[in-house]
Amino acid sequence: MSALTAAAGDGHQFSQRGMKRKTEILDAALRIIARDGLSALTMRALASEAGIPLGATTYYFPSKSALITEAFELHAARETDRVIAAMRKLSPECSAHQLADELAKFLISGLTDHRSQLIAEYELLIGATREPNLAALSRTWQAPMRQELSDAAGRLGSLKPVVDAQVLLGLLAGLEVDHLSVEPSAIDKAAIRSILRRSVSALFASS
Amino acid sequence: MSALTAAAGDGHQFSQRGMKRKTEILDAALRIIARDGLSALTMRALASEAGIPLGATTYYFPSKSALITEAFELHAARETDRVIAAMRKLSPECSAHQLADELAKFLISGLTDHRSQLIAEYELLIGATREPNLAALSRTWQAPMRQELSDAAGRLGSLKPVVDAQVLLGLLAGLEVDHLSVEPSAIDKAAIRSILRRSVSALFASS
DNA sequence: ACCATTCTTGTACATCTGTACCATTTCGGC
DNA sequence: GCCGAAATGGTACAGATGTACAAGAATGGT
Repeated sequence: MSALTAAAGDGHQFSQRGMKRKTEILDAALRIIARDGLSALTMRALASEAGIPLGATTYYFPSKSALITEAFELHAARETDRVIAAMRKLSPECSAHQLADELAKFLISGLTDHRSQLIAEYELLIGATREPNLAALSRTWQAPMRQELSDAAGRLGSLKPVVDAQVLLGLLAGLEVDHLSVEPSAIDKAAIRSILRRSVSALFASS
Repeated sequence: MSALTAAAGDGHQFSQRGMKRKTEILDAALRIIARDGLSALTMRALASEAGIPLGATTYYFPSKSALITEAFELHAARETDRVIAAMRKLSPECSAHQLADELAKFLISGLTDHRSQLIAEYELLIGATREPNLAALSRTWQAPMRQELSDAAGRLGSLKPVVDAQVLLGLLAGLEVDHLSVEPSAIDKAAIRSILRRSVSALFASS
């Protein structure tokens, strides 16, 4: 047992090697979720994907619920980095028009190139609705992006950068959701660009 | 068999009484989904909720997949009516400010009073991502609302009513999604109103 | 070399799930 | 009242799933 090492008291303590293996398993889990959906993530499918016996999964994760939580945490951390990097790239000094097009590019890229991953994210978000520990995580999910967008809005001369960032983030999420069930080839990219340009210019023209 | 009655050829043909029973079962299914989520919808839970034996479920629905599809169709039809009614109510002659507040009211109502139902809708939407027959349905889901919003925007003097309606619908969906994992009591209603007012006024001021 | 700890692996179990099957009952037109 | 069709109810089954468990192998510090 070796007391008072893990606060949550929910399992073993792993050494370097163990942690590496654990991360490999989490990667395999994320791969399955991204490829075939959350419902395809069974312990056996996970063991097969990770190339380990079934027993190993129960050694590293006390329950499937814990596995999903940890996988979500890992994914959230990575995704946050990706998003921030994307926002930073366009930040320096761009026009409202450029901002709109960059947002459109980011959105379209997600809808086409990372489609199944995007779907999986929303699957997890919905799942978070019924698991409190996930809910807390998903609530802080967009905070960094919100900050970055708010900064960008401020540089563009927005008088209400925080609200404008919320508007744009909300709009992005909504457009994503609206296009989730549209096959990639049928996505009207011009319409998306048009919508974002219209929104961005409307917001920043009225400040 | 009695040929050429059902085009899809996927089951029996039901008479009035049968159709009524079928609808009752579908209602029970929707109740389960709304209360405990899509994953809680098992044939046994359905039979129990509807107060029928297990065998009856397989008599009325050739497969669980068909059940979900029909349940989704039923829900979509009802929801469309509800949405249109809500939009019509505010339509006659209202200011941009009023439109924004009505949209906020609609949104907040969904997030608080019909929360689990809203979550279930997004669960089905995600599910539709991986079932083609559902995808087609969910694609036409918002068409009526889009039309209503577009009309309202036109009356308000928008020069691009179609695009503006898309923007507002996208924003609504995004705000919904962003708040799915927020417990109802923690929802910042003032912020939502503020965001919608800002968006509506920005859109219609720049036309 | 020894040993406690960490890790691995195979198997077993109780439960749940979708669906098939079939005998029985009820219904609606004649 | 009669009969074919519609509807009902109970049960069985094959497969999948999360988890428990125990015996063995590897590891690293002393």
